[in-house]
Amino acid sequence: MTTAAVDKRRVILDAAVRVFARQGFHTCRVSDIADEAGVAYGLVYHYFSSKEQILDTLFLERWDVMLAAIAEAQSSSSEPLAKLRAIASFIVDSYRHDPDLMKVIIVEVTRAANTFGRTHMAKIQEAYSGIASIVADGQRAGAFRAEVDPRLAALAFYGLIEQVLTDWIFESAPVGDEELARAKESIVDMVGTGLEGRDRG
Amino acid sequence: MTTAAVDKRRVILDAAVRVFARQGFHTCRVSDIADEAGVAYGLVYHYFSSKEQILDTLFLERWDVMLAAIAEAQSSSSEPLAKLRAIASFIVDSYRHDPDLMKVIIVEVTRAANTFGRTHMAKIQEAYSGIASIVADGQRAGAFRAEVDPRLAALAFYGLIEQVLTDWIFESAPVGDEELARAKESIVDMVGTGLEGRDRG
Amino acid sequence: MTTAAVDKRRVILDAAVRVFARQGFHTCRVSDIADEAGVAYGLVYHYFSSKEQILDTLFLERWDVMLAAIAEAQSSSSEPLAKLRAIASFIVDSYRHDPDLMKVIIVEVTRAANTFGRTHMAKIQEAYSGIASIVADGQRAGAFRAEVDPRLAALAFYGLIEQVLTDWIFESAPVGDEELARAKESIVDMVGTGLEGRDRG
Amino acid sequence: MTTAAVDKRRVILDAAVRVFARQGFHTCRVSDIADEAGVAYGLVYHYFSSKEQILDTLFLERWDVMLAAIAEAQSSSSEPLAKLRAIASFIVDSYRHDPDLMKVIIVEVTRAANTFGRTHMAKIQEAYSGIASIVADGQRAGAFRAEVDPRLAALAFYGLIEQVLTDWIFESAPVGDEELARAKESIVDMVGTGLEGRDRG
DNA sequence: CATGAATGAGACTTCATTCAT
DNA sequence: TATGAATGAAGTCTCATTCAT
Repeated sequence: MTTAAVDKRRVILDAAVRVFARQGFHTCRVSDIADEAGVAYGLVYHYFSSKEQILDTLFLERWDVMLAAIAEAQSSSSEPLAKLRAIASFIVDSYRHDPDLMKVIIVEVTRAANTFGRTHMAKIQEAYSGIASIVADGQRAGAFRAEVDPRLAALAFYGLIEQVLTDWIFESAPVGDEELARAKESIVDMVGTGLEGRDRG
Repeated sequence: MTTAAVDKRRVILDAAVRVFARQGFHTCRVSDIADEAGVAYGLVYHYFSSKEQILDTLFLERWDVMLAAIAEAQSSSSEPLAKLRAIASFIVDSYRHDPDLMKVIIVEVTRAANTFGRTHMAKIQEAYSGIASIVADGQRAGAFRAEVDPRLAALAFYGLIEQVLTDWIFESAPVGDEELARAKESIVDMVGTGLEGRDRG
Repeated sequence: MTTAAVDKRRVILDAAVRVFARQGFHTCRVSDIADEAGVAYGLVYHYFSSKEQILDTLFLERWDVMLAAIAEAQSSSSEPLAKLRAIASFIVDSYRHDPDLMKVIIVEVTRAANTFGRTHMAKIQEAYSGIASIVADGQRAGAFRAEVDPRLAALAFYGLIEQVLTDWIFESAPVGDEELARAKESIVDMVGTGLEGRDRG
Repeated sequence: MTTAAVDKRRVILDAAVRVFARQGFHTCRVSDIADEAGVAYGLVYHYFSSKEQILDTLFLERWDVMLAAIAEAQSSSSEPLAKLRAIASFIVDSYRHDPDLMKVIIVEVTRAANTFGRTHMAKIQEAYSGIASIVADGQRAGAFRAEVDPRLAALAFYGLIEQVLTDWIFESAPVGDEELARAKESIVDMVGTGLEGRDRG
């Protein structure tokens, strides 16, 4: 039943990603999504209770994968910095795989703190907490400097990645795999070593 | 014209800050702003051509001060990291002085890259460029590691601050001056020294 | 065809009564009826051509029984007032037996003169005519005062009963059989004898 | 300000009466009202918060006059039956003066007990109570038989009038003043003396 | 018989903006 | 300057009904 030749629900979700990315959540109409999906207007409401719920679904689907990635990094036996590298890598790859979806999630949810960010605050904070845990573990293991507040570090790490992605989204994204690999490394390098790169004092 | 008799234009702008902060740009009505300002909503259109233009005005007023602060830091004779510290300090103080205004600028413009961010992209990029220049100067002076891309560093620096501010906006902001001073220092420390704080290899 | 295996058509009709009574005809959805009946809403259209036709069916089913009751009273050999008593008794018992159905018929058809009442006007008038005939017969037999217009008397009699039932429907209905018997008697007494209860002049 | 050449609010209310009477509340669209009033769509919402509120306003405006008429009858020094005659007269005259308005009030509010009647139940009950008081007073004064329940009598009286008006609304109303005067008298006669017109037993 | 996915017209309502006063 | 009545385009969402399976 849900495995029909075409899963219209999925078709609508995918269409919504494109429309949200192109026009923005507030600016697009539900009929734009229906048109993009090639279905009748009302079918959207057959599967979703509102335009908002479509965005919620999109976000949660992806964010849960993200939280899983963070959890996996956390529980791995890698070096602390390697754990962060794994997360950065996951996010960058997510962007690589579906730039529109990442754009929507960042622009319409994660950074739209007023509206949907408010709704999903808890979920978003979960990610920060996971990253902060990794930092704290690294500090206990002596790999990271103890004087940095783990939560601030988590915000720094995540904020940096999101800022870079936002930059790609609105300016121009790196195209090659090599370029992306370099970007990942730069991000981790910046977080790990900083601009000066040595202990002060 | 602009006598002490109260500048209604200003009254409307200030009211708009509170309303945008409270309800969000998309969710509020022009009449909400007029109500908050205590004027008839027709008057809003006497001073501004549209709801959007109010937000534009608010953003530009503040952003120009910000660009000036960056320019001043850039041209000062301080150490490179001190220049970044001055900028971080300015932004944090801006938040301290008018949290609502900063909330509006970040949530509705800077991070709403799709909508208004698009319009003001150039202005926003100016800030990144200014910061990147400071980084590049620092590298030339040997204060910063040469292998970091200045633009990435600028994104990292600005993204970090914005992420922290966003956190304050939606979670809980530090209240005391001392706490704020520590926050400034942590931000600069994170950017300057990173999590590991020593040259690799 | 109509075996003991449950007559779905009947199940749907009975469910419709409950739903119409609870939510009102205009406010309920066909799917509400289907849910209440425990069937898919497509099935409703297998048995009925429209939501409206369900109400029509419900009304006609009951109203024909009512017309039969009036006809029976009419052709009986009872005293004129006893004939009216028989009708009042029938209507009150109908309410007693299925308050929801009576509520639906009164609220959605009989008193909704604009919509369905329009459609069923002829059927409704038949009832008035039957009652009026009883009154006219009573006048000819000298049991009722000749100066009362039989049609007005019929409207009075039926209007009174419906008003009382409406009152029960929305305020509180009598619960005991004794109470109901008293109510029947009061109705007939009011119609028969009036408030003053003696010939004027 | 409210005494302008044309009070648009009034124009809309009057148009609504015609449209509700013609098409019914549920069946008409707000735009029908706007068209009938010759105003723009949105102006309706400038004065009223919803289609429902228009009907509420219409009802309350009229019903308050009705309650005042009942109160006046109640406090007058007339004979009990004359008090009822005054009320019947008022209602019939109301119909005479604005049949559309009476139609709307009866069909869409008073007899639509499910929907708006529910909202205005208290107001409607006030009328019944007023009438019941008159009956009770009449009983104390010895003018009315004591065995009739005043509330039942009130329902009978009001139900009868409404039934007659409903009949006029959907069949054909009496046209001449003389005819109307006779109708008033018949109503009062029916309630006062009943069909048999003498004490039983 | 039975299901529920699919359709799409159309309802209500909002609100930015204009403009006469 | 200042007001708020007036406009009307546009949007979201509902739901009766159809139809392929």
